[in-house]
Amino acid sequence: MPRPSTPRLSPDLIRAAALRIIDAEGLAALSMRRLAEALGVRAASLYNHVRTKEALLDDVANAIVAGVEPPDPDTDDWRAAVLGWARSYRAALAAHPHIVPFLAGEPLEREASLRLADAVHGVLVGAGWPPRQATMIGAAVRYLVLGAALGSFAGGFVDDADVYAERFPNLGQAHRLRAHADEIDRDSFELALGALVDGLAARHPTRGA
Amino acid sequence: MPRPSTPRLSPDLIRAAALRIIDAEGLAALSMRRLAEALGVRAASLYNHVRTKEALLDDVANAIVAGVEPPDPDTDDWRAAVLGWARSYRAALAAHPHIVPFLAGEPLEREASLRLADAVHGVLVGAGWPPRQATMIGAAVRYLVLGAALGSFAGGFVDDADVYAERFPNLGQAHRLRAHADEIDRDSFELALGALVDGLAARHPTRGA
DNA sequence: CTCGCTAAACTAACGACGTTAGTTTTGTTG
DNA sequence: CAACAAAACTAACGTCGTTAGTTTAGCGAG
Repeated sequence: MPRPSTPRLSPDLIRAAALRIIDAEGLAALSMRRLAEALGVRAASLYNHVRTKEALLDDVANAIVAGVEPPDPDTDDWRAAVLGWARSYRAALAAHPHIVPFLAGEPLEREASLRLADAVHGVLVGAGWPPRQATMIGAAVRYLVLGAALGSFAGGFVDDADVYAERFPNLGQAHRLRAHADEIDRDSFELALGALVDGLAARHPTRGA
Repeated sequence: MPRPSTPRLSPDLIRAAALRIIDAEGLAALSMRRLAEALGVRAASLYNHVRTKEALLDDVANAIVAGVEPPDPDTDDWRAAVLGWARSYRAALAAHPHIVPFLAGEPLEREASLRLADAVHGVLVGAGWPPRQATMIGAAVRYLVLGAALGSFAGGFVDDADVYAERFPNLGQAHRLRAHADEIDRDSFELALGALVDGLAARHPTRGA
């Protein structure tokens, strides 16, 4: 019966339900009909609150990126700023890995992403990096975070030793990765981030700041 | 007319046409009907040569990764091996950026990817890295390559200064990035890779090898 | 109070998608 | 030359995102 006494939908409700489906069943499982069903409604009704499926996904992605903590713009410790930003960024994406392919596939015009890029750029320049280097460092860290969130390395191995044993001698223990997937992914990211920042520090113009 | 004198399709022809569409118009533009049209054929005919669209994309992805040069398994210069592998890997993906989201979204069971992971792991262990560190280094480099191939940082900026000027003071020159996007992406990757490997070298157990 | 307007649900439908079934014609093989 | 496999076809199914048009509840103006 149309127009219920109390509304059954709202942009927030829809966003939350969409994210729930994506987290639980993956991006491919999210269809407008499936989403409507989860909300006790018919698919067409969603379009009273959402312009398009693409726009909905954009909103979801934005909400996730909005949770990333920007660096303190007045700090002069660029290493701590980059480390903190990268960790917060990765944590936000790792909490919802299924949406990362969508998030990364779109142009960089997301409000939240831009605000972060701007803040980091500012801190780096303030700490003595030439603008061009600052841009490249921002890009480099973004690469690492996206790659880490996207291609969970450890989780990608099948849980069956025989698949690897014969053909790939060096990966003999690969099936064990599965059990500690989260831990290995986090450690790999930390290793990469730490090494990257160390390597960058050695390239700083005033060499030690 | 059914069953023409000389076949109009083959797995190779289909793969090539699919990759052509993906490169020119993006992943979303590839549909079985669109692909068939490009080959002068009806969609159903494709299924005489290809099991499913997913399998086709898998083949395309495999062909791309197969072009990556594995490191020499007998080298003891792990730095050169990692640098060479990473550059070759990135070059292969950067040549077909539109397929990277698909490639990265799937589990790591691609034959070609596994062969590479195995080879790199072997070189690292041979150079004195503990197996667990070797695994993490492989993961770290993969992160960087995937991230760099996926999120072309510079190309993501819109080519209009006004979009950024007011709200994001530090990104005032961002629109200029567009013009040199490829160059900036390559330089950012090189910076990240060099810094990462330097940082790793400082963590090597025997400290200098 | 009620008249109209808007908001928010609905049903029906369109065209595109991946895929399957069944048909027809060609090339090949016994 | 008969039988069979291969490779194209036409038709259709169910699902998808989305739009049009309909119905009803809530609300503000007279």
